[in-house]
Amino acid sequence: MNPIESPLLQSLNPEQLVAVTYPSNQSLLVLAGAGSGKTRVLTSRIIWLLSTGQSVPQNILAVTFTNKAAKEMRSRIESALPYPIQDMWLGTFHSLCHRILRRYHEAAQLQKNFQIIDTQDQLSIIKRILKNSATVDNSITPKELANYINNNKEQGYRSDSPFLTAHNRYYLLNPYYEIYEQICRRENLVDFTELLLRCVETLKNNTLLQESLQHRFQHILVDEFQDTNDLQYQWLKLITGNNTSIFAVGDDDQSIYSFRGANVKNMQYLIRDFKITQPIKLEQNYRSTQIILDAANELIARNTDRIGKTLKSTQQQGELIKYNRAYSELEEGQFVLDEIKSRHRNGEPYYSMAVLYRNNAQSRAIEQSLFNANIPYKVYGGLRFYEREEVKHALAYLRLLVNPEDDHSLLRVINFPNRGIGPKSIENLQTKAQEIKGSLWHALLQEKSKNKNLASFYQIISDLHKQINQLSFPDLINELIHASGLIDYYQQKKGDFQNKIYNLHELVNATYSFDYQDIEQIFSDQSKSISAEEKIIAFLSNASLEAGERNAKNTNEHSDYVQLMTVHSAKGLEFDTVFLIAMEEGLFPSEYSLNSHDGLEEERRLMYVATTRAKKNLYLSSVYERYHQGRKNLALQSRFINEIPEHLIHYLSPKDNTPLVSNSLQNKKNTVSFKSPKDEPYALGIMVKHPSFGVGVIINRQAKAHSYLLTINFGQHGIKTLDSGFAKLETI
DNA sequence: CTCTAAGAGATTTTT
DNA sequence: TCTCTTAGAG
Repeated sequence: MNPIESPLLQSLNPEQLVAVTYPSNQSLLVLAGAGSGKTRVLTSRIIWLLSTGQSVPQNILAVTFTNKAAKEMRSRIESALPYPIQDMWLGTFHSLCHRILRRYHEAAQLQKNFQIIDTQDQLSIIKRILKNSATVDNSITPKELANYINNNKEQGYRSDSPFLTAHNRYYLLNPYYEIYEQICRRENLVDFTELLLRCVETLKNNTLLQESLQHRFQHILVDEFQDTNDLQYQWLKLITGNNTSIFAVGDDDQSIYSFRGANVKNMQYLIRDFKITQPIKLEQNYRSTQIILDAANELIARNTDRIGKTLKSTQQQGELIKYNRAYSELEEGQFVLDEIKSRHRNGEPYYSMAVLYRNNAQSRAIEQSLFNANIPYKVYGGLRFYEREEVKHALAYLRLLVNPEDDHSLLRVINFPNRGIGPKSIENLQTKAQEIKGSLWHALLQEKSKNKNLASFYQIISDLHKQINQLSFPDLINELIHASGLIDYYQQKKGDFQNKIYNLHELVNATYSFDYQDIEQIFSDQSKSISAEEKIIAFLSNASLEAGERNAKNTNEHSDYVQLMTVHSAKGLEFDTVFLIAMEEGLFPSEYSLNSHDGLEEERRLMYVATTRAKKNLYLSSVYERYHQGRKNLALQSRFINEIPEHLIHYLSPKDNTPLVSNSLQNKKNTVSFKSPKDEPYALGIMVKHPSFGVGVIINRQAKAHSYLLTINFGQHGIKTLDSGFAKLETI
């Protein structure tokens, strides 16, 4: 069949068609706007390469950021092709690096049974380091140290890198970075960023390995390219050979992860490094109405650092964006609730409506309203399956079976459940371990004869160890959760721990459904069969790399529910109706971003992402008074509201930005919420005018001898602290 | 060891 | 306000 006549290509628009059928030996960057069929283009490209015989699965590598995206791509491709594609490398950056490290662990200078630690584990190792260090420096928080380590790794810097000295806390922090590296090496542990860094270093040091990968991968496809960090880009360049072409899809306007290292500049570098003459723009949007897109286009056009594109809708003009400014969170909740109810009465299912917010904390008030009104809803966020306490305990036992050097796991479970091994015994063990220059487990082997509690812990682990090859994997885990005492512990502990017990049994179930095909991908030594130990290692790696479903709070057992989530987690999703709440200066844009150009632009991109989630109806909502971090805050409406042209908005409340009075107070005379300026100048909530900052609201006040120290929210000009004695303020 | 009380700190999140 | 951590008492 002529590929051009194939149904695959017929359904593409002209730009998509150009991208999908771009010469297979050239690299390309596709700037795919929101809702422009990005995933479609990516999968179609792969299908096109394969079905026209220009490539075979073996020679293709496709990389995504999330497991969900990888799975989605795999299933779309497989359903379009008559043959399986297990020879194709398709996965997240982390899982692909993991695969390389397992296969070439010797070149990577890792032991075969190395374990992957997640963010939680990393933080607790860091806490242990800080606690054990003689220096008492309270100025270092574990989080700061974790950031220092991760940021440096993302730049490719080890603790001995000369570039590190540029950091202004180098002398304080770096010794701990060094200790952290030693500990990970000794305990055979690899953190998330290490997967990438170690892989990059291994490729750099092993030309043969690098060349063989470069030779294998003739086509590299990258999803969400704007989210790549420096290390990931380095990795891509290392596996790209002279005969490799890159096909990258991304949207600089949707780059919202710079806080975790994503570097949009990689898009420019890609164009430069791979001699891309003309990126292809996908501006046809299949999702939203033109009104919504007009608003999004106008908003994002204010950003200076962008490649630039304008979305066009395939849909009708649609309805105006509705904007409501309420007095309090309570009234905001009521507003959203009323609209949801009325939409639902008119036949719109709950699941097509979403409430989005900048910060998780803002879900509370809305939840309250929905809960009281008995509307089913689901809040996204919270712990994932493999991140839960009880599951992590069980996994720590399992880790110890395959990697006895893992002090971190040993410390987690040696006295959980309680077996009378207190801080003193642990300290003794640590001293012993230092003496023999070995792991805690080795110290335990020597000390167990002197301490019956240590002996009983040893017995549990060694009994389980003996059964690795005797029992089936599920039976082994089942034995583990009982022999460790975990099940008994949660059964006997007062309170309701049924859920934890359930999760432990669920862990046993997970071993049944674990995909053993994946193991073969990792341990590719076809000559022998997979050992029980390898199975465990693969299972544990998978648990870290793919932590499972989020623990969505679901108050009702309905399947039809309103969805509540942050704007970040809504990226990639779409809803008929979107409520974007808490549109206030200081919240959205976040106060942390107000002082920097880049920060503000990222907030604006976030607003762009939020806006383009809506297919048909977009509601914006702000509030005059909101409790935030325990204090009452008075805020102006978000500048982003002002950046949307007025003609696109249907104002449900007065258009001006004046302080509102609560509906409940309006009818009661004498109960005005604020005193008038005459009674008390500079009272909270008063609007003032400043010669250069313009109009603002007083949000905090501190009395001084003859004046006040005022915190004023000037909206566009940010939040300022001024002395009423000096500043030329006019009350209005 | 476990429970309680006081104190500090408080975006966004995937792997 | 709420949540997490730590210190101290029982």
